[in-house]
Amino acid sequence: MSSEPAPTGPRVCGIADALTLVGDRWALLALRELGFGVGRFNDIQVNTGAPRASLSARLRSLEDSGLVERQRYSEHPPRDEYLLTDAGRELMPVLGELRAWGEKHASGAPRT
Amino acid sequence: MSSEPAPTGPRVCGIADALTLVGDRWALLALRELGFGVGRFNDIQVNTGAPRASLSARLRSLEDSGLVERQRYSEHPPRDEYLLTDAGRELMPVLGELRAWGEKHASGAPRT
DNA sequence: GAAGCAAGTTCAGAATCTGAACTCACTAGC
DNA sequence: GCTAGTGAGTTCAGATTCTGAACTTGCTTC
Repeated sequence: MSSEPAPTGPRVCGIADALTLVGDRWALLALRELGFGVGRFNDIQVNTGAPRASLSARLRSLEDSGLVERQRYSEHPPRDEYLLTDAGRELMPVLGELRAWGEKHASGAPRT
Repeated sequence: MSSEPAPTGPRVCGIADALTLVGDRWALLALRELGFGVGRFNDIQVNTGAPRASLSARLRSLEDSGLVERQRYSEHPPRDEYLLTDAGRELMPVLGELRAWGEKHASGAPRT
């Protein structure tokens, strides 16, 4: 340990960057739904259990980060749905592993 | 979707369970440090940048969840360090993928 | 024109997080 | 013995963030 360059602040690596974008329960659950092909706000909201305001904010920041994009599926009552971008889709394997881990080690965890 | 049993509440799967245990920036960054072999409180605190109180609470809940265990490394000034359990170690591949994803898609993300 | 639906937004109160300072148990130096 | 220093936390007040409930907008159906 004595040969290391003595970091002056928190060490920052890909994990910290990733968490800045998606290190949030509602963000990850929303991405899960999008991965399932569920793209409409109300469906995501019901399936995840996220409060509407939190979900709205989360989706917006995912959109800003380029993980999600909004696509209009109805012109007349102006309705958008959300889709994964490539970057978002590439997160799916991570979610897959997280789910496998959760099913093995965290199933039945006390919930909120 | 019409043949499914119409869930009455939020759909809960391994991901939600996993997030209940580790869906938190400081928890995951602490686990990263433990994976690196850094087990002492102050080192984890400096490397992650987590506030001491948050880190303390996070480590405690990781211990409660069985992902981390505390081991005494000095009797006299009573000092503990933290180690990953098997369940915690099995999360490392997920963190590895998350890091790869973060380096590819989130590096340079606006921080704090 | 009254009612309903989807997708949000607003708001006030509740819950959580944060930094700074303090405690505790010792070891080292004078 | 007394003072300073280290590691591992804890405490606390203030700032930030989250939450649920209600409201809004644009349009369709009865």
